[in-house]
Amino acid sequence: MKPTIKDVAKLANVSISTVSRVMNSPDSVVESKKVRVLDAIDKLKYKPNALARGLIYKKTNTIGVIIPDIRNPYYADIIRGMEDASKKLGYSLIICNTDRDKKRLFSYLNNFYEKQIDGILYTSDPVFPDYYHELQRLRMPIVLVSTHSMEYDLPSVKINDEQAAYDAVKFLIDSGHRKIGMIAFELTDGIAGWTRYHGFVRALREHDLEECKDNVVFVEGWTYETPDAAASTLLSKCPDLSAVFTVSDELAIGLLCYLNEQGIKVPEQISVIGFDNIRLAKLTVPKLTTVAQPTYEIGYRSVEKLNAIIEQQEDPVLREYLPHEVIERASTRRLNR
Amino acid sequence: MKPTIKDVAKLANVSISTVSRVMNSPDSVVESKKVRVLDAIDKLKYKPNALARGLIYKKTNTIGVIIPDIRNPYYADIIRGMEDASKKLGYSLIICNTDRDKKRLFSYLNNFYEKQIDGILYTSDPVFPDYYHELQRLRMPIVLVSTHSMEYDLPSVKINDEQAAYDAVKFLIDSGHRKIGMIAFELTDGIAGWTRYHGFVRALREHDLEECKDNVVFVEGWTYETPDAAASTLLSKCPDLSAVFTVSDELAIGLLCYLNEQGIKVPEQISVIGFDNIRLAKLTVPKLTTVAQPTYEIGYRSVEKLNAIIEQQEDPVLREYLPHEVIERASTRRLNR
DNA sequence: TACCAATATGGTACCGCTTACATAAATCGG
DNA sequence: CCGATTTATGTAAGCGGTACCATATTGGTA
Repeated sequence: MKPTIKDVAKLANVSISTVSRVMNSPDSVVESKKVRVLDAIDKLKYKPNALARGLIYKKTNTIGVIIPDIRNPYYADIIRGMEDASKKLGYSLIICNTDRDKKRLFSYLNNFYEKQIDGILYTSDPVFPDYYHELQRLRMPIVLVSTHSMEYDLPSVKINDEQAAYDAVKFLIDSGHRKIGMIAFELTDGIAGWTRYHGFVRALREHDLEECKDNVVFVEGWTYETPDAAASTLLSKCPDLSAVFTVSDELAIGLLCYLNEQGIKVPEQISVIGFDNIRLAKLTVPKLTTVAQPTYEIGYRSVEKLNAIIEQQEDPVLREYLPHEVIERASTRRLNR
Repeated sequence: MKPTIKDVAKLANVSISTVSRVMNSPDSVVESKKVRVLDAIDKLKYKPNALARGLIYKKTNTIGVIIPDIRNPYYADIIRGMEDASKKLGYSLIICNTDRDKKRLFSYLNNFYEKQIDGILYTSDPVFPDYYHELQRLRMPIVLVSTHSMEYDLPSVKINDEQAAYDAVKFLIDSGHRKIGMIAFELTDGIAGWTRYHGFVRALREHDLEECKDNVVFVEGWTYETPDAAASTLLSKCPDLSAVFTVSDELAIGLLCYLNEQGIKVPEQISVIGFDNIRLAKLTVPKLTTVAQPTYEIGYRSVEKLNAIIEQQEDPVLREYLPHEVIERASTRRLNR
């Protein structure tokens, strides 16, 4: 049986409140007793029971993280950032993978509530009305990570997806490309779908390339198993593309794979730019040009933000946007000069 | 404030014990009251406090997971397997990333202890003596995942790494390769280093190819940033290799990248076989031949095993080995016939 | 209708800890 | 050296539940 505060008190021959004081306000207990208590704690290897403490303080120092698909390497650095910030602020993370299944999500939220978690980090997915109402019902502090909500006043941290997509496409245009295609997420995806497509179109329009705006194939959700299919559809629809903007690195890698099988050279015949800058992007053949999200920072910042809310420090900015960056590698070619 | 059992009791006009009974042994309470209680629960959206329950039951239905490097895609499916099994058995997972830092590890173990976690899943890393003693001290059920210990009697689930490496190399040999190299983890890594190198050597010896056994470059830990360096060292040391066995898919992808830069064709000039079968292995250029670990099953099984230990169901097999499989894709060539 | 067994319900101690309150010990000036 | 004030320690209530035990209620039988 694990030693309790009683065992320590008995061994040190003091009352349990004295033991408690030694741990929480050591200055208020006289030196001689403090030593005895500390000795006993050490001898018994006593550690306070976080359940009992949590019951009193109404704080568990635990944060629940909702992730739609943990297999997506995009989350790796987000989680690391969250981890590091949590460690700094004294939280642990409960990470839950929903597979984008509403039942699973709700069951996890329920579990969070019962476990008296201090706050929720909700990543990537849009906040649908029923999700929102459930969240409201639970009244738990929440921060949206790599997603946000325009309908509801929920705090969030992410990049500016529209601008990032714009910058990616503008990079291609500035490199001299005029026949540009896109592999996009469905428009119903308000976070990474509609916004990135919108950025694509805006860049085209501003450079009088509006005829390209239908060179798009939409993939459903984050379907991963068939990126070749998307690539093949796009290429047969628009055979004369000189560059493709792909809305995730994983899709870009699928495209690279498909082009290679078709004997189409990258970047000589077609340039490819991805999105996310996952760890493997620098090891593809050829190395992938992409727009980098500050994933680690997004994770880190989201925990800080959640903490501020938990501690009731009024946070000035509701929706935060972190800077992105185009990383040029070898999968894109500059046609001019 | 969250509603408590008292609020429910008051609203339903019964005692708290009756409410408790409705939740735990509903048959023992008369229909009319049960309905009233259920109504009150519903009206107040009451959910029992898991902290209070945990205090009594001495069970939190929470499992702590220790992962050395969450960025490694190898863990993605392990975690999914763990998740699914946890869901089935009613646990939640607290996932912690140690970055292979002893201080972090110990701090997490400590946190697990305080949070009264039911058991630990310890992945990948060897169990050093001081780790073992710490684990002993904490007396928490533990299962080693993708690692095991010959010194200590700790339950584990993993593949047979020696045999898997043997099979990978034998696959190359059976394909007609005679000049085989290896990119290995250091021998001090008793799990994925020494064993896989041993499997490599055994395959060579059994096929009279012992002269190849020095065609090896060892990479330190899971260093990821410089797989090109390892590739370059190996190739300059042994320029006439026809096949390379690489001890992880990420290293294989790095090798692919390096060979491409050098203008060396895969698999025409050099065949490459990886290890792990991560999700991206089927999207490399060319698609990667590799030995597949049943990662999802390893994760799933490890939770089942841990649960058996927690529930004191004596588990017959201490060290479990799950089957692996060579997956032939396009990065290897058959020289014979 | 009275009596007893079976069943339903309420009261309460307790899980491990914190904290307000009461009490005992220590400190101090006059 | 004593009474007042400060400081240290113990006692007990309570956080939100469960479970044991003791009543209260019910129902069947004589």
